[in-house]
Amino acid sequence: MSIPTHYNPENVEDKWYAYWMAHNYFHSEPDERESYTITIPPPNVTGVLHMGHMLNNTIQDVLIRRARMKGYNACWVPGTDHASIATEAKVVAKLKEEGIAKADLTRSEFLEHAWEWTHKHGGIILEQLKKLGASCDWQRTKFTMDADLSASVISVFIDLYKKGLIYRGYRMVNWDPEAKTTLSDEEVIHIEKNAKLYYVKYLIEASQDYVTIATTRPETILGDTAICVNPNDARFVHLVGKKAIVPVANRSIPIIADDYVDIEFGTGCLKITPAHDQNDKEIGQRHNLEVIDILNDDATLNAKALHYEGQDRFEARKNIVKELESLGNLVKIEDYATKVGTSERTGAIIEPKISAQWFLKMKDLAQPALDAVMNDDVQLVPAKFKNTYRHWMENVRDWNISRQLWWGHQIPAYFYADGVNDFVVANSIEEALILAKEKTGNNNLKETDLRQEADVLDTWFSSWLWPISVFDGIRYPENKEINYYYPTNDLVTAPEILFFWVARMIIAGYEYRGEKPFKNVYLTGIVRDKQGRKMSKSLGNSPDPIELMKKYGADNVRVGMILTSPAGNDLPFDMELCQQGRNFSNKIWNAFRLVKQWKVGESIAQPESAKVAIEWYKAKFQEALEATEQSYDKYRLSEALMRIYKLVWDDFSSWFLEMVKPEYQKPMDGKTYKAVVAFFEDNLKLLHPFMPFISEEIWQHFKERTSEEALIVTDYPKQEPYNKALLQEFDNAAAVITNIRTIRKDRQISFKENIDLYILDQENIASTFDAVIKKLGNIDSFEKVSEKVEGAQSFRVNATEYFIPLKNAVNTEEEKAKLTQELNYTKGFLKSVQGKLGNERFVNNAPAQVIANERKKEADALAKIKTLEESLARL
RNA sequence: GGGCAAUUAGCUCAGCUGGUUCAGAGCACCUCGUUUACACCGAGGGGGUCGGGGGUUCGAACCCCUCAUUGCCCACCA
Repeated sequence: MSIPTHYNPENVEDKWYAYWMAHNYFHSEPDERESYTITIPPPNVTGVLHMGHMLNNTIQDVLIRRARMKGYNACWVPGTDHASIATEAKVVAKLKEEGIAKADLTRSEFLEHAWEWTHKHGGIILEQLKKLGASCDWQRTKFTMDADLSASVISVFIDLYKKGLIYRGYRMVNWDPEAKTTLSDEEVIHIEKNAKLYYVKYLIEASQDYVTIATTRPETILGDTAICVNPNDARFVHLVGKKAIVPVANRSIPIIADDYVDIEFGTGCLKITPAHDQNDKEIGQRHNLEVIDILNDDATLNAKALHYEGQDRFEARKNIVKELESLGNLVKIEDYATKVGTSERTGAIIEPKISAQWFLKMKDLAQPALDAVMNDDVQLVPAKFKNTYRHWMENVRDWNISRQLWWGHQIPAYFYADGVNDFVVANSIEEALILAKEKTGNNNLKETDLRQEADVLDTWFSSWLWPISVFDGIRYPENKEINYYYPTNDLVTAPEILFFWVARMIIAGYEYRGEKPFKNVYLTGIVRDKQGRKMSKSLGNSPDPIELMKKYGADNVRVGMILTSPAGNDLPFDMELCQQGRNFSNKIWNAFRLVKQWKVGESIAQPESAKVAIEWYKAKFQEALEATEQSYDKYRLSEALMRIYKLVWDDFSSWFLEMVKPEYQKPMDGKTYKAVVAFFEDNLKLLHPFMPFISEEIWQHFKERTSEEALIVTDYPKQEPYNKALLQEFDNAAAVITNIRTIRKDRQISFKENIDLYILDQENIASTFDAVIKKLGNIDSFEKVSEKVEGAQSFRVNATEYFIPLKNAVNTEEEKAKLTQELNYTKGFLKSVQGKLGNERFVNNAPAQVIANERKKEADALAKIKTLEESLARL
């Protein structure tokens, strides 16, 4: 069977993924080995794979595959998130297309549609992850609305309520008028917008005077219930206690004084609209002001807004400005840049709104989670995120956990009356009835008198339990699985959800396990396009990962992504990176083809060049292994991969294989061949976490393997001491070879043409690699001489001089110029070294090692200068 | 408004405690090459006052000050 010249990933990938699945390599059960666990950041159940997922999951797969090979019981738990707002929005949109309005459906009818949608689209993304090669334990796939996970969520809610940490209250919350739900503070993104500042004058009752206020939201004038000035503001203090007339509405409102008002800003007078601004609400509470809510849930104005009823808030703004102008109340309009809160999910401009919501007290819960990160018990990678984490945790505010949606975990609270606190929290309506009877003393209450809270919980209220609930550790805290797999090892996620999710998981971990949920958090960068823009659907600048893998192969996309993604740095993605991956695959493939086609002659004697080459590569491999282990320890995956890339491409293919390559069509000795294959296999082991498919393919091509011998479960190479001096020696030999090649090129001597090489034997120069130099330099005879060789081309490696006799006379002038240049450079170098050594303060202050090094440099330079001067004299 | 980070070759980034290895890597680029694994290749090569300015030190890409630019996070000034 002939092996194709170019590696073709298409069939290979599906073949091996199926093989791995069939042999259950991804599955984990607790056993005597040490566990290594990752729980996937669950993607939205109805989402599709984007470049961020690709990066994220490639990293996780690299970590989990390496851990598996290193003998850990590796378990990567996959799953999806119900994504309350996002999914509900999609379902609403889909129903709308079918001409069905959500309002026309009952809750259970809507949920039926939602489940149908989830079953239809759910899991697509997980199938896509398989294409990437993700070695998740698919038997453990979880969904945040699975029965067991839902039960965990409800039990945690009840527990926190019993602990007094969950309360219900009227508060000003962030209202998303598009999704028609509240949002947590973290779900609000402040975006800078160009706005206008409107100056509006209010008539003072029973006078001809006016006060002028500045506002960015003139439509809220209709909800004004006071004018406020600073008590120390001499300009206005005489007005306090008087009344002003709200324009348009013609209502009379009090003029009050409060320290909150900034004398410098605007006009120094502030209109107070307690229903639509957090600060105004607080001022309103201090002064017992009336609250007039002028908005509907969809941000149209309601009846309180008089003739603006039914208009959208922005439409009403335009119209009221016109009316104010015609009434003569509009003083001026200024441009004004301000940051506007928008919904993270829908992009709608957030409306501050007072409503009854459920909150979780965060301050005490946050403390252990803050400490854990600050003392590196949970390590953030890169560590720079510790600062932002601390800042957030120290200023953490109560978490609004209720959402006015249907898709999600319905809050287990049951109302027996209409008061804010007329409810009980219970696991079932039966239990609720008992509690309600106790609480009210009313034994006539019936189940039908109870009404369950309609709101569902914030999506993150389920995902914050993820590392525990996937092992059912909330409901069964002593179960075997949670005890074995928890705490997990690494979490790989985007910095954007550090607060949404990571911080809260740490909080939940300490609250429910008394232990961190994971040891390390690797925060990936954001995938950007070449222009530095974030890749997004709306910009259309994101390649389809599936298409990308079809075009380049999964391994090669993985390589492309990892190569340029140091932790925490953004990743400017470019197709060229995948191309580089493809070139690399092809290089590996062809090295394999070369080795595979060699014939073996068991009785052939091993050549000296092969013998030293083997010793050298053994050391070189260990050197690279040591470096990659260090890189892995620091989660510098791009660094580790680059090291392996160079090991395979440069050291193994360009140097080692060339050193051992037999003469054309001649067989290779058995000893060397065995070593070559063993080295190749070791290389494949290092490659496997990054390039699982091609590495397994080649691995299985080398010989028949049983299912226990598949690369995916083979032992990772172990670190051993290695000969560093030998590597140093080789670097000199390699420099000799490079010099020979340069001379060949300069002198236009073909590689095929054999030449001679002489070495001026001044000292005992190590000759370990002489045979290699002969082979790779295509040298006929390589001998030591005691005198310089006349008329030969010379070059120096360190202070040792080499000569190549040439048929064509050496161009004396050219040679002179070259030598002079080298001499001048070396002299300059010597001067700087001697300058240091002549400096008393340097000699007195610098460490002995540094001085010794300088002395060695001096001696080397002197020897080289001597050689150069002698050569020049001869010319 | 507050805080944090970054600025090193055309691009993406390393550069540890100031001193062998200190100016590096990969890609891109240039030259040459139809050598018997690979042109998705080989061999060779060019390229940077380490953002600007000042300071500390025998010695600075690295420490300090300052300016500039960029990015991120947080924040209720109408």
